[in-house]
Amino acid sequence: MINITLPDNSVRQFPEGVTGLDIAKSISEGLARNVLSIEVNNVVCDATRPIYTDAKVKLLTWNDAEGKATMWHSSAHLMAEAIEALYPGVKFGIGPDIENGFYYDIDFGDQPISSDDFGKIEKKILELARGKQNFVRKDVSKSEAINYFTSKGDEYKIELLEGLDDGSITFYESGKFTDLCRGPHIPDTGFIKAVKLLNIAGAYWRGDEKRKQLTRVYGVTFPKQKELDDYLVFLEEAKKRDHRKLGKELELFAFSQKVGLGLPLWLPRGAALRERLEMFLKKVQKKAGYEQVMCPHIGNVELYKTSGHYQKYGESSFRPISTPVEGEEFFLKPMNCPHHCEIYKVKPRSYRDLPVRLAEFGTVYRYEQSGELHGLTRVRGFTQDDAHIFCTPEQVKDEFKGVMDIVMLIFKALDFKDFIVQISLRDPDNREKYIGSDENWEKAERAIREVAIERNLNTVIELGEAAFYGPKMDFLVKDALGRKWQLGTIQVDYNLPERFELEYIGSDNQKHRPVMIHRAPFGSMERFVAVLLEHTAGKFPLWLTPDQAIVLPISEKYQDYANKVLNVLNNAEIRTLIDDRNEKAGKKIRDAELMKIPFMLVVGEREELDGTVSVRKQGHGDLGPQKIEDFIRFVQEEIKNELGEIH
RNA sequence: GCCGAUGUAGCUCAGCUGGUAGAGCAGCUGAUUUGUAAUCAGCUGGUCGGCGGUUCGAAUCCGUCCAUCGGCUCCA
Repeated sequence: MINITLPDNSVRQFPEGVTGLDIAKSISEGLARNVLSIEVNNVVCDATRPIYTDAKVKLLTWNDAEGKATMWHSSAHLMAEAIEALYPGVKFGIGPDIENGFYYDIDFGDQPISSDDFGKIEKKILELARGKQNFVRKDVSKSEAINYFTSKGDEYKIELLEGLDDGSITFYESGKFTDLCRGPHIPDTGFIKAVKLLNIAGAYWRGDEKRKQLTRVYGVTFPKQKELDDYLVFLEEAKKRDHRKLGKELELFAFSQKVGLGLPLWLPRGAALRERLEMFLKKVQKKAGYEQVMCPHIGNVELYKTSGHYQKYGESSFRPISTPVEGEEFFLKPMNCPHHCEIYKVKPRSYRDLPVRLAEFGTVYRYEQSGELHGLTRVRGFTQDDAHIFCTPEQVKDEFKGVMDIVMLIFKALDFKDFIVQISLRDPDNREKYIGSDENWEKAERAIREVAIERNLNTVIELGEAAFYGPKMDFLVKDALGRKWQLGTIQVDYNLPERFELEYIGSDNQKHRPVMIHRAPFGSMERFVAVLLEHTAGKFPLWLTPDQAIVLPISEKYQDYANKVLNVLNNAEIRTLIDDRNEKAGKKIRDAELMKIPFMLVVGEREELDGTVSVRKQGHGDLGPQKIEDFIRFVQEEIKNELGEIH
């Protein structure tokens, strides 16, 4: 008998060779029907694999991320089997589970495939799933494995095998399909009740753009049809919130082929919104001791040679700008840091001056690959809410705190409630690849960790993810649909102060090198507005939204009163429009609802007599009549609540 | 940059196997004077992404370039 410890720390005895499924059955039949895989001593494996020693066991179901992963990985195999049945002779690359489903990279040879074929593949998958084929694990020798795939002509699998050690190779067999696979898998294909193939795309073999491009088929499966239906609704909702669509509908920004790809044009409403975001941050930063600076959009090539960016990115950037002077070259500014370093150097700095905090909404230009461009999230010209803090190594911690306070204020004002702080530190096994003294790194890494703990934030630490020039902290927000977006970033830099020979005179009257901190709480204005659009579905917080209210006169007779209301509100700094078209109230309301204007103020005979407006809240319906002054106070109060102390 | 799909009016989209373009919304004009998500009528609007080819004839077939979308690679 062996002792099995369950997650609630209860210990049960089972005979040697017990499987996860047996354990589940001993608890309840229902559980056994839902077990997808098990965790044995923190390693996920098949629920059908026998256990021979005492172990800590967790049964994994659809409610566990690892359980889902097992199911999706098995689904990739099942899809491969279906595709092999429909397209004999195809060759397989890899087929892993991913965050939302799975994919398989397949070489279809000269057989054409498109998303039109999804229907018949899905049908085949479900047909195979209903066969409840078991996933059978087999240990094979390397030569056996190579023989198998050689006879099948699967050169990709053979290449994968070459990288594996003999003795560690396993096959999984389900139905007519056998695959090189570490596992684990679900007990049988019967768990897969609903399937949706999502899209199809090219993908380089082993991620190498010099190698052959395979066809990647993406899909997702579920244990219940209802879950698939819910997922499809989610996809629909995400589509509705696409910032590119909303940006067009709400007239915030546009693109023009003539202007150039990846170069957004901010329309009046979008520009005003962006300006409000900037004003908000400027106010916050002023309080936090930042000083605004301004820099030109181009810089001499020497500046970027000093910073090192020319050597690293010069070739893949916008071509340099030449002048009538022989050999003189300028670059479009790809980042603001080198300019700010030069501002720091304008005069000698004393330790008493530090920290120096230089802020700029700096527009930069980067030549992103054409296929990379995407709405406002990936563009070739964008504006960073940039600032550089020059401080002593001892001040790093306090400066981090200060920046985090700013980020938190922003998240609050924009209603991002769910976020993760990701801290990127050195690779502990590879310390020599980092620039800067061990002592300073130590200090900064400790400071960052401590700040996160003191603020009690949901933190993940990524070892080895730091840039060669310093550790960093990124903020990942979850939007209203649970999707993760990277926004703000704080980055320590030991490199640029060195390259630009930045100095300050310490209390010991000696020269010292300051630490530089890059930080951008929004990331970029473009990206931030995009995320905000997708998060709010275009219903911005009241303080930020382009138009806060619209006056809707019932008919021309009430035009004068409507204009009076308009003036009073605009004088009270409530951004208000008027819809004086010759239309019925219903039409005006519908249009205002679609433009997502937070408050509609219907005025007619009654309102004119009483000096009121009938307030209708976007998405909520009629709130009834209010005195104009009451409405103003109400709006001002709402805004105060949203902005907190910044107002 | 690479693979695949797509490109018709300001927007959303029809247009079968080639026979010189159509709807709804928006816009304009007029009627209507309207009470919480679309009043009615008329009108305007397109070198069918660009260029080249096949054909008596091309939105439709072929080539090429451009752009968009989905991925891959990339992201200082």
